[in-house]
Amino acid sequence: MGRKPCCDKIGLRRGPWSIEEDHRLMNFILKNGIHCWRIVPKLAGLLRCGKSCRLRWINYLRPDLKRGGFTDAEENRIMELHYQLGNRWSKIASHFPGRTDNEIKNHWNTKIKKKMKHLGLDPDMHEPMNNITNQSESKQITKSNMCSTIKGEQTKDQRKDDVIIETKKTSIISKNDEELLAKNCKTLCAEEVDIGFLFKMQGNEISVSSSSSLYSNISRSESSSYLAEDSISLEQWGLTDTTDPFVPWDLFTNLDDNLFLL
DNA sequence: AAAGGCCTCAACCGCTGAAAA
DNA sequence: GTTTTCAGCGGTTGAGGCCTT
Repeated sequence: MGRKPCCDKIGLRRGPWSIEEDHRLMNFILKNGIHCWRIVPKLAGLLRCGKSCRLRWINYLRPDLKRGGFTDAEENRIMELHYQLGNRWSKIASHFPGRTDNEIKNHWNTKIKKKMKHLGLDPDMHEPMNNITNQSESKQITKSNMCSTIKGEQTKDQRKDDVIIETKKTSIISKNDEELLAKNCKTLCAEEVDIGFLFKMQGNEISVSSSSSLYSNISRSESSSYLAEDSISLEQWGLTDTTDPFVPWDLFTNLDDNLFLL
């Protein structure tokens, strides 16, 4: 009854992948495509479980992976999508061709979250943290600082500086006035594009889609999985404008081909 | 130059819904 | 309808590199 077990973990390798393992997996998928991850490691001659192979392919070996840091536009888009979708990293990643959910999740946890916290915003709720007013005695946010920070233009001095939240209506957020802070945030967002998604909008001053036009050039194919019928060719594995594999492919071609025979 | 702390990110873990038997 | 296994997802970990003192 039921299916056969994926793999027994006894005798399987764990930890970082070697170049040889990468090449074995690549060779196999390029030749055969992916039909069932369970049998991939066996047929490819790998001492890994199918799950591990899948992860390695998706997060590292896929030919269309876009390497390198995130652009400001990408960061803004991530924040916008996180506001809309929450921690649904795969859904968010589906809006970024060549980016993986793992990559976006890591970037969120290591960079964007900190940025937002520094600005006194709750990264989970996308709204000012409750205790921001307590911090406001020593930390105040200027509108210009806030926007430039979101866009990654923050200077070292700015990070150290006290900040002032300044709006049309009030020059400084008063202590214990969270309602005013929230209101000011809305106004601020309406004036400064791209960060509207940072805050939960209860009114209709600004819609989340207001900043979407910035990213209209970002398109995406429907499926992020790669099957044999996806027409992967060896040419796709070469370096292109958008592909910058971490491991130079020369490294593979210089190795003894016999090593990788299936 | 060395030590300790911090940061990044690849990889693993555990859960869930879907599908096979 | 039930059981079992799968692929996929999000959370977490830890090795290694970087930075600061």
